[in-house]
Amino acid sequence: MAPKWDLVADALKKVDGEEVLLRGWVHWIHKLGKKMFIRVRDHTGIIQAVAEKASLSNEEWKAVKKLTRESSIEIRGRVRSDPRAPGGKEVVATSVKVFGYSPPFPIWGREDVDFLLDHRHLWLRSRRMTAIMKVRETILSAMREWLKREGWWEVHPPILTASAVEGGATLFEVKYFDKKAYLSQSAQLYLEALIFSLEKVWSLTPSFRAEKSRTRRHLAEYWHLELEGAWYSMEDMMEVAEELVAYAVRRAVEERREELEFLGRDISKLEPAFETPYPRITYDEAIEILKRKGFPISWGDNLGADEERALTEEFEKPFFITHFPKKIKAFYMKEAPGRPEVVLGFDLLAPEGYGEIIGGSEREENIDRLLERIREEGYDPANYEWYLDLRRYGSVPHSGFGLGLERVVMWVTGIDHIRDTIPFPRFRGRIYP
RNA sequence: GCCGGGGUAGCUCAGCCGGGUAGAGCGCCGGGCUGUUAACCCGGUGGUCGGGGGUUCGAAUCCCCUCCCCGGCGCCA
Repeated sequence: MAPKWDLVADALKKVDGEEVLLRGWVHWIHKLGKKMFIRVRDHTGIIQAVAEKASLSNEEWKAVKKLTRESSIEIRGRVRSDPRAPGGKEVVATSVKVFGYSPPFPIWGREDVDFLLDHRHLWLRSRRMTAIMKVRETILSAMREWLKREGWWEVHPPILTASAVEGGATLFEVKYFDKKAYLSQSAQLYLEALIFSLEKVWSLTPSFRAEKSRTRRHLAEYWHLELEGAWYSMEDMMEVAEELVAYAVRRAVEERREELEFLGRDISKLEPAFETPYPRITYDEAIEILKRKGFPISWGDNLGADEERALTEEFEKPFFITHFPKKIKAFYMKEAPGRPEVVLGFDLLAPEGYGEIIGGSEREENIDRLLERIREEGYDPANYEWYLDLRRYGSVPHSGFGLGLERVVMWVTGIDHIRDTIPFPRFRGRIYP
């Protein structure tokens, strides 16, 4: 169904004299005696309308004079080119209808972070948040399209779960009838069950981490895009990861150039990511690079934020780090053949300091070694009985990864905090609005 | 959880060190203006100084406790 009124983007394309009917919100207003400039916003853009006392009925002029920012209105008028108008075109109003007046809008652009988070429901109307949400949608659509085209089945694992995939300290506990349950931290184990029928599966689910983390890269609730593929080796899965990311970034730049430019993104820094393959280094090599750069790090240490940032400076496109020490990675990762101290795990790091956007691995498919790892981590094998069954009934080599959608959006938009990649961020205990 | 910064008008902040009647800009309200781009001009409006306790003749200011926010670290996607 086509709308029965004109969109701002279409109005801006019309020639002088054409009539338009606009619906939207007052983005900004200038009152000037017997003339008013009203910038009208809809989801496609902003256009300036001019309302003059002489061209409107008395009632309409009275109604227009009371307009405030964020009032909702309908304006009928004619398009006119004028170099003084933002964008070069404006609409001369012939009639104006007010749907809803707005009390003084509490936001006009210089508020601090806390105030904007408390007024998130209103701040979402800003051009900045609108631009980011559009980029986010484009990235996700592109990924979904790519996955469909490449033959991956989208599946829907549960959010309410009985036990942890990774450490239990960061679980959100909820009441589940007369039992306790937890909000999912990862769909991985469920995806592993689904590969035995669908082979190539993926899901998009919210994942929850109850960490009181104080970084600009963590959310308590984030959108987790996870893949799992039967017969896939780590190397196979890394190719999937880089193709998926490259396609999404390219599409975002092609389709959201205007929004990215509004956000001040240097698009030339994204262009190298269009081309695969992405560089691959091992954890061993990463440690060597860091030692050369003067970091006091030794083999076996986790890569901290400073170290990770330093590594991203070495590359102009995303890059993989592989073969991590077993003791710093999850129990389900498969040992590297001939090197039991490292696992077939990989991270994909975005350049310019953005860091990890994907974590994945080849999974341990041997039930005895898997049981051993579960015990080593101090978990109770009884909680993993159903998961262990997957290794009993026709076990298959397989790999998978998880991608943090907000991490990707943060990198592509070039913004400095993950909270603005999602409309209503949940982090550090914030739950309102 | 740890380290650092902060909380004063609707918003952004100054005032705090060296205690003495609560300030500015913007917003908002009224008036003026036919080309504004964060308009401008004139007039008006505006406060439990985050909360509690203490010191003092007197506390936004000094001391103690506490809550909240921001940045960084750890961990991760």
